[in-house]
Amino acid sequence: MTAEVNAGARERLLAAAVTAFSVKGFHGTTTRDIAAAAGMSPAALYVHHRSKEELLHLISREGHDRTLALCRAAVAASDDPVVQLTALVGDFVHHHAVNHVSARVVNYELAALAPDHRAEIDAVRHQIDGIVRDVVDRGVRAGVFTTPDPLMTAAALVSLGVDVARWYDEPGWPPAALADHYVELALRMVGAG
Amino acid sequence: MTAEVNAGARERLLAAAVTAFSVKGFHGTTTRDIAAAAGMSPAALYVHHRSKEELLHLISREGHDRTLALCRAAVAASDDPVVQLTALVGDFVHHHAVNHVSARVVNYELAALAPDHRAEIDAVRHQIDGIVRDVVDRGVRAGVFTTPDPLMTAAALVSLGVDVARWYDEPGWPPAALADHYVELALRMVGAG
DNA sequence: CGGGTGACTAAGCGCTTGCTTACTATCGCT
DNA sequence: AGCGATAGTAAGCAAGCGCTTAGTCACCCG
Repeated sequence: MTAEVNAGARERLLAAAVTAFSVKGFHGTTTRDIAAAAGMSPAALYVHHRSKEELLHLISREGHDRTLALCRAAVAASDDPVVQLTALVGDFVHHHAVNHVSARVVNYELAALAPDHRAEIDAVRHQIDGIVRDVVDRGVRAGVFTTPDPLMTAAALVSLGVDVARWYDEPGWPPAALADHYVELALRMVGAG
Repeated sequence: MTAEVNAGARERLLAAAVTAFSVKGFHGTTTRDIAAAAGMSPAALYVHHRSKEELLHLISREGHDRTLALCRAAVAASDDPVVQLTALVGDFVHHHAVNHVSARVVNYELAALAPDHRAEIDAVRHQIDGIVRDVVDRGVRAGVFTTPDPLMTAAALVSLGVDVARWYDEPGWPPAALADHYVELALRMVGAG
């Protein structure tokens, strides 16, 4: 009986941490907040996790890995830069809208990571930036994109996608509609079509 | 002698708070951090300010007022939506790049404000959003802009400008070059020219 | 010169923090 | 039945927190 209902206390603590960090920030959240939200005593957190920072690291790591995988998949589906950019921006924006609660932690709590964890995460972010830059670069070289500064344009594209996590709040726009519109904006930014 | 050198302890505390909040966040910064950075004892903070939250409120208020004034000035300079958008995005981005340290506090520490202060700041932000929305709307109505969703496009324009504060770090691009490029991107996003 | 005023600090108060310790309850296994 | 392992908690510790108190010092004006 308890085996099913009480299963995944570790994951429940993680989920509670995501929500709490998203609303109040890492330093604004106490271990007691997290434990209470997971329906447990403060000490229970340390049965399943080493520290509060480890929770943030876990959340950040998984979030970044998911985003990197999403970017790789979007680019792998075709060789055409237009198709690649469409998939990349569409999936990226859709993901950041749907998962804006966790994406907020992933993108805006980096400063709270321990130095070595921060370096590890920065490496993943660098790879994500590289994928976007590469699509823009190849589009320009192929003559299907036109932009005076591909690097700056790529930075703006990533920035536009990431920032969705900050301001997006469900009731307004459906994630799919937002993603579609952002694809259109991205194609214009790179001077396609 | 001391009249000149020691003048503006209040402002020195404010400046120290801006830097500290920007690097470590509001909750990650202690009143002792701020006082020490201003070269004073912890208690000195309370000679010049009521609380740590009041410091944040002051910083946030001044930052938002400056941004709102900047937006109004950019729009007031002309009646042509193309000229207005050029000035608006150019000045907005330039400001967020040059003042990225304070802009980080202004845009990313809103959750730490007291409820009434938060409401007051949100009202200013709403006005800023309104100015951008209005320029896009009038451009579309005048037939010089083309976009399937003016509201969503305006949201993206503000988002793009605000997010500069998050990622911008001097050594890379001169603020003026960044601003110029973002103007070009903005004009493409609204389908001008 | 004497007294009021404003800037500043040493010390510390009460509370909260992240985390630990010592313990109990429940389980699967032999 | 008895044992070890796992999951959980009540209580609390040391450190750090925002902020206050009580006082010192330099200064200005009569």
